[in-house]
Amino acid sequence: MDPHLLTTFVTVARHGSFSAAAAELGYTQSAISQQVAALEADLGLALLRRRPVEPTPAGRRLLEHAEPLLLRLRAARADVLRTAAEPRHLLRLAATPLAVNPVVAARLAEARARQPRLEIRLRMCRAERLAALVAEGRADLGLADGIAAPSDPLRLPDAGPMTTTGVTEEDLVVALPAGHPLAGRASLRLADLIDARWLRTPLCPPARLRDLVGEGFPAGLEYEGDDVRTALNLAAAGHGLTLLPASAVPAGGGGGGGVCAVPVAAPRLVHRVELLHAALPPGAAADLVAALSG
Amino acid sequence: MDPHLLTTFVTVARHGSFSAAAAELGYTQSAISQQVAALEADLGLALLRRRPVEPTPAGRRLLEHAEPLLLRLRAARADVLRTAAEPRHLLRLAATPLAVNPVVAARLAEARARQPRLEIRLRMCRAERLAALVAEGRADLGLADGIAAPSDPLRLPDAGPMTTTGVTEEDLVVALPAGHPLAGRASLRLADLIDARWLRTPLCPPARLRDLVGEGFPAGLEYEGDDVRTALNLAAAGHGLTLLPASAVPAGGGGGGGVCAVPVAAPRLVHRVELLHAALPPGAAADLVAALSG
DNA sequence: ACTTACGATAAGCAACGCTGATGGACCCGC
DNA sequence: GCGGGTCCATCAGCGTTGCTTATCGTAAGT
Repeated sequence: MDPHLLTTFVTVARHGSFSAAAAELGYTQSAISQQVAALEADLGLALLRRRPVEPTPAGRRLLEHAEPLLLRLRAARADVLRTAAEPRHLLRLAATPLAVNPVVAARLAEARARQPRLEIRLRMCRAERLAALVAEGRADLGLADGIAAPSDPLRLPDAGPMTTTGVTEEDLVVALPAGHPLAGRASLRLADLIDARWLRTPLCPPARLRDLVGEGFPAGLEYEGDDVRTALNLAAAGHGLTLLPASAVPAGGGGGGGVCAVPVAAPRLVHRVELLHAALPPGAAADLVAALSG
Repeated sequence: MDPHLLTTFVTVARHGSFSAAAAELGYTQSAISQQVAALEADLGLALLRRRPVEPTPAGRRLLEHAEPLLLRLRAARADVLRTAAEPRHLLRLAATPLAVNPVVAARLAEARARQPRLEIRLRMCRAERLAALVAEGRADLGLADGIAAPSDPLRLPDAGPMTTTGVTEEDLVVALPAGHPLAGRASLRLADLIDARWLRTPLCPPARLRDLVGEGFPAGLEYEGDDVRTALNLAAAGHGLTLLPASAVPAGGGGGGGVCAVPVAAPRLVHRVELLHAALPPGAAADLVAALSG
């Protein structure tokens, strides 16, 4: 169970090809073959069926373990190295698209006002990658957004010992086209929308949506981008509904396109932003954490 | 960050000696020295201060990561091997001392009545080791007990993907000596007992106790064993109080010794038993899980 | 100051793990 | 049906790694 062999194995499984994995990892095909054989010999069972190359049941099981395991390994390495790193004046921030709401942006500004030398690089990524980025030290601080019950923590992938702090919670609204039968309502229940068509977009992860409104919502339009205005335009045009934090939808029904934001009354849900970071190394980061935590 | 080197490192740190670690691992002292040097070279920083041998700050950080990392590695290995293992008629059960309460014992009996060929080996261990035992496949099922808020899960060490199910919840009582001023009460609040002397015993883990009644409880008697009657006898003799599930204290004030069980009214706490298991391999285990889950 | 204990270092050697070449199985087009 | 191409397995060759044995340097105890 050498991590080296494990990496090779997941790469082979991902590509479905020994040769392709060899090319990616910079080995010869022969080496890859031997490494996989070594791993199989070590465990005493076949992990891959050949031609076509696909994991056996045992292999599939191992794949489930391997990815988080390798992540934790990289995270541990990064964490140890962090203890020896000198303080940086550059803070690398990673955030999911909806995490930088007005409150967060304002608090960031306050922190920068207090520390003029502080430089910030903000990078966007999906929620699944965020924890990994922070754990591996490729970002110093992470801002994740998601939908949860009030004062419940978000369910982020576990990538080792990390601190998470709630930053903001705000109302969750459904973005409806102006002409929608429910558009005028003061609030609505998700249960009223079981049959509705939903936008599939990373702004509101389909997996979470499925948890909330049930399995069989009809396939609508899929938007793979991050832009809220695009999503709102799509919603306004009737391509599907979407859940957003109240602050993301312009007030007053929105000028041209016309979407209407109706708060979700039941189940009781909020849009939550959380700050996550590993052991705080430098002084500047600690101050920023304090500022963001409010 | 080879796990091999990691193992060596934690062994050296545990023994505080290269030679002792070499003896335990079956290497020469020279090999150990080279392995530690290799790990330090890989990370580019010193992990151990020599003579006396003790971890540097970075080394301490790595130690925190290494143990759970190695555990997960063993767990992954065990889990993969389990997929290929043939069903056993012997089920290895691991439990913390207070986990096998009357309800659990009864449900175990029901399951055995349904499956006469089922053989069970029950082994006791501390809560900290339980998750590791199950994850590594050295036990098929684990029964953990602990104190939690009603319907809150226990906080068990994370050892990879495992299923945990609540089994029972029952009232939590304080075992008081019969002559104690609060002994007659129908219920009490933990806050009333901040100044009390508590037994330190694995039956009620001191760490948890500290969370509940605060830091500075005076050092009383420490009982390292598992036996409830011994603990009750100690409590009756005034060596200190202890928290137990109601079913562990004989009703009616207890004949000879005389302990009095007073339920804890605030904070709202229960004694909870949880069942934990990895991917369910054989048919017999699945049935037992169903039986225990009630 | 001598002794002892312990970790670091050097030299030697076996084993591991890579490359490059070759072989066998399967797929595809003709 | 046949030949070429693709892909993985296997083999031989070889450099590197990582162990052992032996020796040295050094700190602590007497």
